[in-house]
Amino acid sequence: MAELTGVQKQYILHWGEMGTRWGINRTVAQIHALLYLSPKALPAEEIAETLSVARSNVSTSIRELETWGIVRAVHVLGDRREHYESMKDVWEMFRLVIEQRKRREIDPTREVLRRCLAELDTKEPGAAYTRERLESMAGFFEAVTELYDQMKRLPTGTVRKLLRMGTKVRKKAG
Amino acid sequence: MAELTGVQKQYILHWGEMGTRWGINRTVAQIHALLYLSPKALPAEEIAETLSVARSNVSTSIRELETWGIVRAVHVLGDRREHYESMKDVWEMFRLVIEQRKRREIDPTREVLRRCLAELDTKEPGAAYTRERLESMAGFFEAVTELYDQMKRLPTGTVRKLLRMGTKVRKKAG
DNA sequence: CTCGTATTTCTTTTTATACAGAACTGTCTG
DNA sequence: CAGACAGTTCTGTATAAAAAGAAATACGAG
Repeated sequence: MAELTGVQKQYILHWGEMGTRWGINRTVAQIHALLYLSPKALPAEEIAETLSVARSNVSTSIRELETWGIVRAVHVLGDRREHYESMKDVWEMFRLVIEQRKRREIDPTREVLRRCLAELDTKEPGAAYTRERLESMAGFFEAVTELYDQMKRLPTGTVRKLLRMGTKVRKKAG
Repeated sequence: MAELTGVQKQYILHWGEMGTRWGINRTVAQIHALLYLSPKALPAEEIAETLSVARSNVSTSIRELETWGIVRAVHVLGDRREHYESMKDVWEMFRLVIEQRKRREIDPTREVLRRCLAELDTKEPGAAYTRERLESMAGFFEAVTELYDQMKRLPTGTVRKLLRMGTKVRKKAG
């Protein structure tokens, strides 16, 4: 894995680019891409070399990936260093990321909306209109949360199956 | 609208913060929040004053919001200036944003994955494993696209209804 | 046609973030 | 327990994005 093939390079660079667009650090995303493609766990040193980034940078990025729960450290016999490997189940990976982004972004937004609605004074100018708008927005976020909860309840793999079923039905009907 | 109430300020600030986390410029998001709460269309000047940002900054941000299709200019009789208003249908708003982010981010990723798989040389080291990983990832993105297309086909409001139905069923069962 | 006002574009400044490198801490080995 | 090595944390610097302000352009009204 020390030397990247053209295809691997392409994938890693693109993934890094995509990361930045979604508020994820480029290096973090690149490291994830590298580990995802790697058949074996890699030590920090090798990651740094392969991607030409500072060792310290790898350390913090790995920690970030660990908090997402999509990368973990494993030990290799006869090697003192930690080796890192990515989760390989793509669906589970995205599920984890979505779950946490929901916790960090959707939930606090619901909270703010609720507080706004509670604090909204009938006497302040345009209160009725503001309430209307805030309630629409709150309704949307509640619905999204509802959808998320329902999906979460389904056993692993079911979403995947449902999706495939839908595809078939559509093809048949079309 | 020149003077913001406490609740309005809270909402606008929070929305700005959320924007940054999703790769959307803070000012752009704040302007959107302001227009969303405003019962009437606002001229750029007033937006700049209310949010304490430079007039030029408003101009570029508005343009960005216009390209997303969630803000548009309207004309007010007896006023030469453009007035800007936000779409108020939250569902439609997010639909538009998701549609475009899909075009800008998901579709190009699918393209890269496809190209990677096409270019992947059987002779290069670890080709089989790389193919496996790339195919899993590609499969996921194809499925997401499929899901998106199916949702798009449903008439407006149906998703909303489906979601509400799901909620009721769950409550009954629980 | 000219002046005043609105808007966009360009340039500069500011700010936030990412990153490298050094310093530090902990841990295993002989 | 000393030295080597792995890993983390801290600090300064570079870079890129955002925002302000100036300049340029467009647009109408008189």
